Amino acid sequence: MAPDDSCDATQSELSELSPKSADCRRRSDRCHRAILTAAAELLEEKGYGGISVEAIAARAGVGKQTIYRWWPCKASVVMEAYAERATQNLPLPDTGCVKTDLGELLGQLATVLGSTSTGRALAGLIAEAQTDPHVAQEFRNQMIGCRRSATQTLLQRGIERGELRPDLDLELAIDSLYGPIWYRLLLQHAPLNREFAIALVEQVVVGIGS
Amino acid sequence: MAPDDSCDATQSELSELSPKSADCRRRSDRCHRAILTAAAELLEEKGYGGISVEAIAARAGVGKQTIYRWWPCKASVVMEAYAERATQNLPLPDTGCVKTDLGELLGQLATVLGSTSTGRALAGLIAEAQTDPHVAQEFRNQMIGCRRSATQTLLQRGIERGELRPDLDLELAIDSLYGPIWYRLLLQHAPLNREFAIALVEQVVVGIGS
Amino acid sequence: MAPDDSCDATQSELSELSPKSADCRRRSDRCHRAILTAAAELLEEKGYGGISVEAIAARAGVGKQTIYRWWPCKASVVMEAYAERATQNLPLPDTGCVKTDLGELLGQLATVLGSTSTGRALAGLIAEAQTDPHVAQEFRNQMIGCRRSATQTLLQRGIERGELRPDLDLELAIDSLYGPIWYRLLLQHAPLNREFAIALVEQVVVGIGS
Amino acid sequence: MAPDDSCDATQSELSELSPKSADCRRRSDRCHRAILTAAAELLEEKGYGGISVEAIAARAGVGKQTIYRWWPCKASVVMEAYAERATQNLPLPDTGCVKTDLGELLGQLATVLGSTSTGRALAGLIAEAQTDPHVAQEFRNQMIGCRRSATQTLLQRGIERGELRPDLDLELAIDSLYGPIWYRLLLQHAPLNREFAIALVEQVVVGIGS
DNA sequence: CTATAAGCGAGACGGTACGTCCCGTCTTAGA
DNA sequence: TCTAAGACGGGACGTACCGTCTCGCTTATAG
Repeated sequence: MAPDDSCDATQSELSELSPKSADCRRRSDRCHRAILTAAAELLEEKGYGGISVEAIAARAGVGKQTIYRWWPCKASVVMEAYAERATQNLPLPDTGCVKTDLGELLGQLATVLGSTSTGRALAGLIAEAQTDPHVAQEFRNQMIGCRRSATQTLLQRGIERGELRPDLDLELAIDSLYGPIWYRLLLQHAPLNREFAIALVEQVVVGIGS
Repeated sequence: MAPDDSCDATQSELSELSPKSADCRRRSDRCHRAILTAAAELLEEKGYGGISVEAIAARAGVGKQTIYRWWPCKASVVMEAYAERATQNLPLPDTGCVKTDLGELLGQLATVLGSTSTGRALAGLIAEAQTDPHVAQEFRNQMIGCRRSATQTLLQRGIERGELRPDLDLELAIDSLYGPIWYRLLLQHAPLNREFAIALVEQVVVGIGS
Repeated sequence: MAPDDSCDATQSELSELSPKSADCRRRSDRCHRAILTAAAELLEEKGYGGISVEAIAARAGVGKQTIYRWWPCKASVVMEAYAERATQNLPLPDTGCVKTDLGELLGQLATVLGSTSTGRALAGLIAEAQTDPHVAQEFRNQMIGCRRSATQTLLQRGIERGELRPDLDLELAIDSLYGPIWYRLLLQHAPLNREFAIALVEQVVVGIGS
Repeated sequence: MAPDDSCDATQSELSELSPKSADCRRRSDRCHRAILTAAAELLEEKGYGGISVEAIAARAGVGKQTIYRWWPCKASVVMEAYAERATQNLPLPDTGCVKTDLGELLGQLATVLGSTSTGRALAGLIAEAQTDPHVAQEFRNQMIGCRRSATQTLLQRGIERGELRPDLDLELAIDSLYGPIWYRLLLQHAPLNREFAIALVEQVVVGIGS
């Protein structure tokens, strides 16, 4: 979650087309990296609740102000630290079978979330989001949106192929697929892994009715 | 909440052995009530993040230590304050139609969670549970367990009546029903209400496949 | 320092003339002793500042109320625990030489106060007396008064024998003898022992002038 | 008080080695002053026992941490607040008569200590010193040391002039002069004023012997 | 020879203050 | 000019004891 102009910044950085030396802001890449690395390390070590902005700054060898200059709060830093790894290797399979495709997409997510550190970090972010609507918004943008639209694509392909009902309520279907995964992450009442995701997909597609 | 349980347990255990061994000066019902009431009021007014143990104590006219004597943390107090209202009027309908029954059960939950104050309070508790495993455990016990077993009952009736597949994975089915509801509560990307719950039940039963 | 009627109680107990069975109060000697012993032990172990009424009660196996029933505060208990040992073996020598007599009296005090535990306990009581005038009063009565009057006796004998000036300001003389001893106890800037007391007496008698 | 000393010490030590190593964002003079003023005011109003670190912070309009950052405890703050006024106008008279000189020095002290507020404040510090050796050390340094060395100077002059015995035990003589004054401050068994101090000096010089 | 009122242990209670942690802002010296 | 370092006002934390209170048990007179 970048400060305010996150989207723009990301876009321009990604595009790399216009070096735009005219931009007089000179965010130090070194310290940007150091902060994100420190945040990720501390999360690994202490878990989301156990870290503070102060600790991140100390670990990164950076002044606290340098963090507050670019991010509004702890959650934002953590979010940025995890955004890439949570979404970068997002598969968009196209095997011709909607169950397989969805299984791959959800299975990858369940695997990532089930692996302790990333999962706990994202759970911590959702926790923070309950208090801070700004965090909630960013979380939906960064962590949720891309997967939901990917899923929507898969579902639409399924409809087109006749595998899925044409009158499908897409939003509802997507909630049915992701809800149980986050539910297990947050409640921890049962394991969260690829097998669960695949079984879930199967059930959602065929229904529980006889 | 643990306090009560433990007290009762101790009492009954002792009474089996030596009815005379008295806990003299046992917990004051007056202040127990006052604390829970204060907690509930403050929650209503400020939301979960806006209250502190100090504020609860002040509102209840109670020493802080009296809270810490009986509850390990803020979350526990709030949980006890909400446990009753969250679960007491838990319906266990038996209309002969599994969809109707589930719709009733989940519809009531969605309505409660969708109504701002209780929903936000429980979301706050889940947030706390991400940090404190003790809170997580209690939350599962108090808030989750009873609904899941009620649901299990309904599903088994449905299987017996032939409405549902006999080889159903009950745990998975229950996660499919509750996951999306909590997901919407926590992510707030879409409204959470009775209509959503009923549509969800319908979809889970018939599946999304064609 | 007994509760309120300390003097009366002490007197009647000491006089032992009227068993007065009419007094329906039945203070348990066992717990009275246990409390004083516990207080003395804890003082030895932790020092005056490190103990609490709660700790004394726990060590003595006694309810807190039982302490507050008979003493108004921690200081009173400690004072009673030390009153005897601080004053019981108070010598009243009469060698015919006022320097020797005073040296004996003050030397014994300096020795007692210089021995860590008792000295620190009494220093703790003086500290408490700075806050609580009731403690101050009792301390003067129990710890200070008897020594001052003993000293007065010795000084008067000295005057009668012509060893001391007949126009002596007794109060001032007594302050000159005891002041430096308590001063060293409380400030701890120099050792407090019998040698110091004896040198002090010598100097006070002959003066520092040439 | 330690804070200052330590800072200065650190500074000078560092400066000897590397003049450039800066403590950036050093201690705020404004709040340093505000805290000492607040402490002094509260002392005046409530007495030593009646004030708390919390109250000092509130009065000074300062966070509690800002106090704990620079002083280890309440006693240290109070000590610094009084150190100046207790020692700044320390007279070092030189009239040619040791009795007059000592009378002036001790008379001024007795007057200050006898005037309620300062005396009670210092008595409170001595009380605290009985519990906390660090406070004791500082008290000796700040409050006791300078007077003792001033007195030593006067006594040595007296010896040189032949007014006092050449074999005088200086330490003992100083204890004889100050002991009775602090004794009266702490025990409060008799008034503490200039007259007492002067009579004391007279007696210490000529002795009580005939 | 009760019975009854006290003393008693235990410890809950309303409070006060403690000393710590971290927040997010502000200030400063030095690169 | 920007950054590291970290001081600042503030708020909540969880703990320690204070002195008071209530409870049921025990016990030694008083009736």
